[in-house]
Amino acid sequence: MKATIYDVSRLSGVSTATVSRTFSAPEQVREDTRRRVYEAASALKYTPNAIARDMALQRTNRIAYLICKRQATILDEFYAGICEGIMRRANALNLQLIVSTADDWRQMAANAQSKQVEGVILGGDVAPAMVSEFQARNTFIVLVNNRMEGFDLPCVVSDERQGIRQAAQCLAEAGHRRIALMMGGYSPFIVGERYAGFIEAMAALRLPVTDADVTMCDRTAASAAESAMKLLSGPDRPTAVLAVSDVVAAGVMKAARRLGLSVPGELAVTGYDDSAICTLLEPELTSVHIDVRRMGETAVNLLCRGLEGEDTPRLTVIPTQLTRRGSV
Amino acid sequence: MKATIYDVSRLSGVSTATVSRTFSAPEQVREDTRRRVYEAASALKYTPNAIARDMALQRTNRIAYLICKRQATILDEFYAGICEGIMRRANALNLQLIVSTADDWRQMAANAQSKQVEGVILGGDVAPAMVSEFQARNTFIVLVNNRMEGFDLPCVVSDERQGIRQAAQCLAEAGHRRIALMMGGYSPFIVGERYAGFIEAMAALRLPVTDADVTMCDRTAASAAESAMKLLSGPDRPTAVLAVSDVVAAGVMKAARRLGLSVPGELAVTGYDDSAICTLLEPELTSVHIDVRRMGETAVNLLCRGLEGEDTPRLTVIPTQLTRRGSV
DNA sequence: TCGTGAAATGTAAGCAGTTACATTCGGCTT
DNA sequence: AAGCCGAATGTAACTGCTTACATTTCACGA
Repeated sequence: MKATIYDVSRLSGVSTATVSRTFSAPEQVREDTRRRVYEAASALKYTPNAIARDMALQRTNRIAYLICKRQATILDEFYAGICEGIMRRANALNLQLIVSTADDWRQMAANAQSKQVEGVILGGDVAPAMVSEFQARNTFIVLVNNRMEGFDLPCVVSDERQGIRQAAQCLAEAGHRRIALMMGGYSPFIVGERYAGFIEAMAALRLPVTDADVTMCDRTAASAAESAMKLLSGPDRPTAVLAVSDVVAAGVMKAARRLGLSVPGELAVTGYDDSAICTLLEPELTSVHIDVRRMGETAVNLLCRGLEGEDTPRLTVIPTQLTRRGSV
Repeated sequence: MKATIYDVSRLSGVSTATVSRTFSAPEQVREDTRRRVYEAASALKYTPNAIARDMALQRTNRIAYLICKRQATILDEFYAGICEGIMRRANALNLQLIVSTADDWRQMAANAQSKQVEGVILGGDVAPAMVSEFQARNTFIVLVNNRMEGFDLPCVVSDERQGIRQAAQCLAEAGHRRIALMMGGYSPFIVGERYAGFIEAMAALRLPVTDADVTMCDRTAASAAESAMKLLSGPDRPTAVLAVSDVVAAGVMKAARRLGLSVPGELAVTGYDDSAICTLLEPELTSVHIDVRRMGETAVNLLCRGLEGEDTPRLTVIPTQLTRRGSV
């Protein structure tokens, strides 16, 4: 039923090659010929068949973004932000974007091998086996928000150490000496960077760090509030909490309210991610802004360069920025 | 470089037809033949080329989700939730999912015509021209979170009237007579439903509605807070606000705090969407839960049925549910 | 008018599978 | 041993486009 290039060729009286060129390289076709082709095409409601084109060219202009997380994938504001960046950049470059979860990775690896998908961006907690599989199939991959030892691939991460430092500095400037660190559960790489960043920053500020002041909790407000209750109810409590997640910070603020501690008066709090909730809380939350969109865009750029065979940097670090609000 | 079915055919000593069958209909191939083919295939690291298969079969098992919004697309928790649902269901059905924005729709329509994309789910504020274009190209589409007059296509919406009614009832049960409605800016269809739902619910509850108590504002906490300040600072103020968005509700709570009104003591507030922020606010926000995930899943189901040529209901309404927390 | 070279167009061989139809195989009955 | 039949396999046409290479067209100068 569908019109093909042959139908257009017949109706317009030119060869299929010319029809093809009219659509994919019009400058090679003489003006009047071109017009005849267009007329025939619109009479037949012809549209080039993208699948056939992919087949002939052996390329699809299609990339994939795999979010490797157990729970909320795209619902996680962070990964959604990266996705938004990827999407915008992909659109700009005329790339189709397939979004999926890690469950799907074997399937995706197969698709990648047959170049139905040209390259893959992996976000989150990636298993080494997954990376190996893609590499075994000669698929170009870019890691976002993660780094992996022993693999030679481009990574895009935000500058976790800088972010932590900015938060710590902000608290120190406000006169706090006793600063606690509360981290939500993230991938080992992220947690490691953040912890290291904290130690570094505190040393630079000549402030003490005690193990009791470093807490890990789940990434829910309830869990964070619970941990914070313990941390803050002692007689000798920290005067500031550097929460490495806005949700955790919200939990800390809840605990503070329950304990009758005013924020920022009696307790200062900083968050991390600068997510939508920061301006909804009372007081509004000072938080470390991560340019997630740029992370996504950068990942696409790297992927493209890699696909073109160009050299790409192994590591791209996106700077963070502190957004000051009322919680310090 | 890449191994093809011919290479496997040669190495295993069977015809290409048998190789093809071994991969797409193994039960038609005798056990020992099958094994020989598998061996040859793994020796050559052969994987079927999905593009060629798509071409031969004229089908791709690929669908698209187009988010038609100006600003934050996938960053909007609501559309992200729908996306999550679509993604899960698509994975389960072995469909590839392309995610894009409305900017891309002409391109997508062309892809759809050549069946590179088999069907499309449109979310958000869809222009009639867009729908016409897809229909003109014989593409099956499903609308999610929207309905359009004059077009014959399946729609998935949440039961806005029910949601508003649940919120209004909850407030009425708590003894409130003077209930104000605050709506964020959404598509005409949604706003219409919500307003109608409010009028209905208030009538059923035999409560008065005055124009002064119905407010439209932007979907930001700041804008909502500003509107709420006006609404609540008069001497004869409403005792409850039915906010049709959690962000708006957060704005209302901010205004209440500024005015020294305690929530829920002096002012009750309900939100809408039951988003992640509900449990972060103080007090936690009573909100109408929309099963966005199910909306997404349903959209995929409808799309599939439609693609199979089966009849699909024009309208699927997903029920809402009130989640009671501390703000009433 | 003819020759020349660049530009425009045509011919046909891919791209990598699927599958209708034809053929062969192998076990069973007579 | 011949005949038969269904299962297994093979042959080759087909999907719709691109493009290397061959051929034609055309403008321009000699």
